[in-house]
Amino acid sequence: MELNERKLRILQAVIDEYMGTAEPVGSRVISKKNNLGLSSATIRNEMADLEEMGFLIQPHTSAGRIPSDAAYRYYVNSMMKRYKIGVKTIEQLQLALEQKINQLDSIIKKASHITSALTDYTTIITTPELKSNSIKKCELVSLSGGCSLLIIITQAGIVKNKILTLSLDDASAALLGEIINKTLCGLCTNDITFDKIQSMQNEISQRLDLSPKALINILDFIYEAIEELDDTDIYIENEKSILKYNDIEKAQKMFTFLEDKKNLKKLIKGDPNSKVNIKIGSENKVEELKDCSLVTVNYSLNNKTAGQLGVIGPKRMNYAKVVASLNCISEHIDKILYQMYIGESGE
Amino acid sequence: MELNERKLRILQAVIDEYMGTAEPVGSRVISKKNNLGLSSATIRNEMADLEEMGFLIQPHTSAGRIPSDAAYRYYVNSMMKRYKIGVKTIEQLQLALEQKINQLDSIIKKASHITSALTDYTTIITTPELKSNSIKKCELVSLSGGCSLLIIITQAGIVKNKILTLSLDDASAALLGEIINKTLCGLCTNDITFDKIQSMQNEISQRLDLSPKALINILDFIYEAIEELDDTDIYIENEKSILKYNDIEKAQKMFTFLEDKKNLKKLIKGDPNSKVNIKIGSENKVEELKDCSLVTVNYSLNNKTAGQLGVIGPKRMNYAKVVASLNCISEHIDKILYQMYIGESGE
DNA sequence: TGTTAGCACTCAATAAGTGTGAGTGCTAAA
DNA sequence: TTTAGCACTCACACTTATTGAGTGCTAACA
Repeated sequence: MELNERKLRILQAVIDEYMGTAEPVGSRVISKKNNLGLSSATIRNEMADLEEMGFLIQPHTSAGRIPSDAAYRYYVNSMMKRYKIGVKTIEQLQLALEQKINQLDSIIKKASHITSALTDYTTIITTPELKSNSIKKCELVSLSGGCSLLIIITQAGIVKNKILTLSLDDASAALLGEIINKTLCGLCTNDITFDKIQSMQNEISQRLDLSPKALINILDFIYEAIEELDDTDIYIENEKSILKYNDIEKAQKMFTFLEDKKNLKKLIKGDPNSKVNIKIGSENKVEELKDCSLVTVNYSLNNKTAGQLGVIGPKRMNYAKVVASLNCISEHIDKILYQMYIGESGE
Repeated sequence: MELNERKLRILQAVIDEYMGTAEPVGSRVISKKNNLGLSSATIRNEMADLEEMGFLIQPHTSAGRIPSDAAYRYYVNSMMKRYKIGVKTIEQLQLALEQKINQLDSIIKKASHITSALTDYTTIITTPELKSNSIKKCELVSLSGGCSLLIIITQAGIVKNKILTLSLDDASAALLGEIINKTLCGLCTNDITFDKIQSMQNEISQRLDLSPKALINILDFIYEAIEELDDTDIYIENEKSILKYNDIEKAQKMFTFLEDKKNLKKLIKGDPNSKVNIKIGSENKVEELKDCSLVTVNYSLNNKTAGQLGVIGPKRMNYAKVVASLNCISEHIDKILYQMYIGESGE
């Protein structure tokens, strides 16, 4: 059987109605609200067909029908109209994002906040995975309490600081810092191998009086810090919106699910080749998301995927609006990241 | 009427039972479970008295009774027995906390995590308010994209980095950094007035070619950074536990309430003179907490209150256990903070 | 005089029965 | 092909017992 024009319009009407009301939709409502010029009986026949084809589901005999996962998929693929975000909204979010233009995690948090405000669904965002953080400066400072502080600054202004339990006087700390800086400054994090770190060994042992064990510790520590520099964070906002479309038990399971950040990071990474990824209901392999939809976008730096921004909501969410919002915000992130990392080189 | 020995034991029994079951407690249960050697009728009489005295509440005529806020208050003040935390648990948390001994916010997050695991209630914790952060080093680094990065390091290893939208070449950045460092190094944050910052003005304008406006901006910016160094953060963990003792609507209100971090910071600051603070039900002035209890402890550095750790749970929570857990964890925090900030000066 | 067995009473919670109405599928006529 | 009409279904809301945990009161008892 074919999805002819009429069936399509009816399917569209059912989806629209269900998105608004979250109640099963009957043939009478479709016949009245949409001037298709058809009686409820005709629509009833068509809806029976649509059910047979797997696009509609009847919760029970005397109820209306709700869209199936397949219907949403069809809708998203072929029927969805472009949603236009209001000029005012765009201006507002532009303003909000550009206020904090210089602090990476502030931008990411802000972006998440805006997304959650715009969609009113749970928002997930990762900090960018910058595989090539260029190191601007390294420094070692001696602290009270027998500790030293290693600071690594990247070209783009990301600061990694990590405390080493090693007692050094100010002079030794400065000296060691100088050696580290000399060795690593200007390099990209993904070019720094452990061999590179180890190449400092000789110079350090010549110029500083350290036990072999302490030396190894220091080298390991530096390597760790460099690796951690590439770590991404993940932020979740507006978890409470889950309560709007789930009962307590399901909500609890969702909350528990959202605690596993590692898993979430994996999950939110959709297909890196398509900007937007939509997973509807059982398309999510994870049990906890079986009756949710996950919409994510990749934001990028220099045309390479850098991180993800996404939204978890009910299957009956307004996909058009969510996709438009995510696109809009990710584009802004792209712009800001470009400014931060590539800079206005032209000027 | 007096709260004689027998009434006391009955009240205790009701509270105990209710803490376990969360169901109104009847006279029969008390008479059977606790071998007071009294019939249910006698207990009934006593319970009627206790209700009259305001310690028990009857939800409806044919129901058992539940403890009132006053009962919990009486219990907490006079009846609560010391809860002993298992040696194993203590060992475990000691281990967990000391793993991350050197990164301030890691410790605070870890402490929050442990508290939530131990009590299974929503945990709130603030980072310490260190009114006297001694500045170890200041630095200014030029970045790509027309920005500069100000880094301030304290004696204890707290790093504050803040990006300034001012384009400087490496040399100027280093020079400006040097001036800032010379002026502020060794000072305590609360000794730094704006006058102090302004005292750099002359030297900066002499040695660097900056517009007057840019100069003012820089000074403001530095002052801001210093002020922010004293800012405290607040972390919330295990919000989902709210769903265990609240219906969806109340839970939603609670979630919204917990979003206002500023308000929360104020709220969690109990009496600084007593280590533990317990607010039961309507003792909380805030509407949203009217049927919760908030238990907080002050943790301290050098015998001065530095921050708070607290738990929000149902009024029927196990106060003894919560207080013991909070005490235990805060003592560990105290120890670690001491090591970090005062150091093993004796050695 | 305090304690307790006994009994009538209360009332939330549960179960069982009963409409109601929104919705259906099918049929037959337009 | 469409649609009016009709019998049918079934969740939901409503009403009406039924149950049982708990009470307060009274009178008898130690």
